[in-house]
Amino acid sequence: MGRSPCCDKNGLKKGPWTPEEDTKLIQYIQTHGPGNWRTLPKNAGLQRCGKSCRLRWTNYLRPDIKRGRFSFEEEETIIQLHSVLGNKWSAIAARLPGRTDNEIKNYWNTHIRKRLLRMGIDPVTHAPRLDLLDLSSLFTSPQLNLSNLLRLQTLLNPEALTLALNLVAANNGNPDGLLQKLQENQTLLNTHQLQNQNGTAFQHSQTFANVVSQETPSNLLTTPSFPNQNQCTIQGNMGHFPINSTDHPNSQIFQDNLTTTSGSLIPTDLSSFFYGVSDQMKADMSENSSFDSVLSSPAPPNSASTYINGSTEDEKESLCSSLLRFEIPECLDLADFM
DNA sequence: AAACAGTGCAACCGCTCTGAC
DNA sequence: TGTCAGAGCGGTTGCACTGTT
Repeated sequence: MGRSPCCDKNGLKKGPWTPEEDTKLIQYIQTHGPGNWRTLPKNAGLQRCGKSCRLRWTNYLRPDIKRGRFSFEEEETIIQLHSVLGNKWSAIAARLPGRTDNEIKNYWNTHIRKRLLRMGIDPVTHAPRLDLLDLSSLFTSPQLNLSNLLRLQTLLNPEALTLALNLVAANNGNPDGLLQKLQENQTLLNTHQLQNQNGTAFQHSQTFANVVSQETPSNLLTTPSFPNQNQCTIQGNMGHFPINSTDHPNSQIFQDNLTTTSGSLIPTDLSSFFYGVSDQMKADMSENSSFDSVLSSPAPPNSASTYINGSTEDEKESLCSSLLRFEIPECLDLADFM
């Protein structure tokens, strides 16, 4: 305490940087290199404090800074890393080339955090929070369909899900159909789990997808034909989704839908699968399946990631719900990320 | 067209932590 | 061991832009 400020504030300029100031700073650093921030402003002829110069350089002027909107892949990475690292923005930024900690922090606070809250997910713990979930948005969403409700099945407690389904069904003039189908589906999964405890997530995925495809041809989740199941690895599977297996009735279903074959975690939900497959598989799936319909928008068949980058906020929101369903593999040393 | 509200983002502030000396 | 500069962080502010009334 009582430390002197990094610079004498008297007479120093604050606020937005002018192009002239930027030019001076860039030219000085190109000549002398970054560092010595306390003396840099004077030597560079800038009426700024050293800290301001450092922040301007590191957050904006550095030549390797990537400008523009975050891609879906970047957003995915941020969410997954945040679930592990918390608000360690610099650690997250270190894994996103061209992005700064400040930029990521701002993006988190202005976009991702709000989206998670709308989805009923606590942005701090990444756990589902029923009190945060805006159920009304479910009913007005154009993405209201069985596949999305099936995702909710693993997120919400049974009472909340039943309430939501009743409201949805009433809204659709079909009080029983959806709920009945979901209940059947849950029973089916439980049965399948008992019959095939050594089964693979891939098999579960097929079962899950078949149920959906029978019910909703318009939102068909055709099971992709995977030439090699060993390719099913999760990209950046360091995220976690805390579920207490002892008190959450759906948690076993969820956990059973993740299989640790070869140490890999495989989410059952096909949109989660989408993140865990190779580019070749994405291409195969695009050709052979109806992922486009899941995403509720026309999509170029040749590039899933390009398509996602062009998706709407609602679509990102939907996909994020799957994105968060990861667990930390035991083999992962978190110290590597700290 | 104007006023207002909401949003996004660059930038700042105050503080802590870390490593060099 | 204490001091200092640099780095990092959470929180916040100010302003430009956009959408709504």
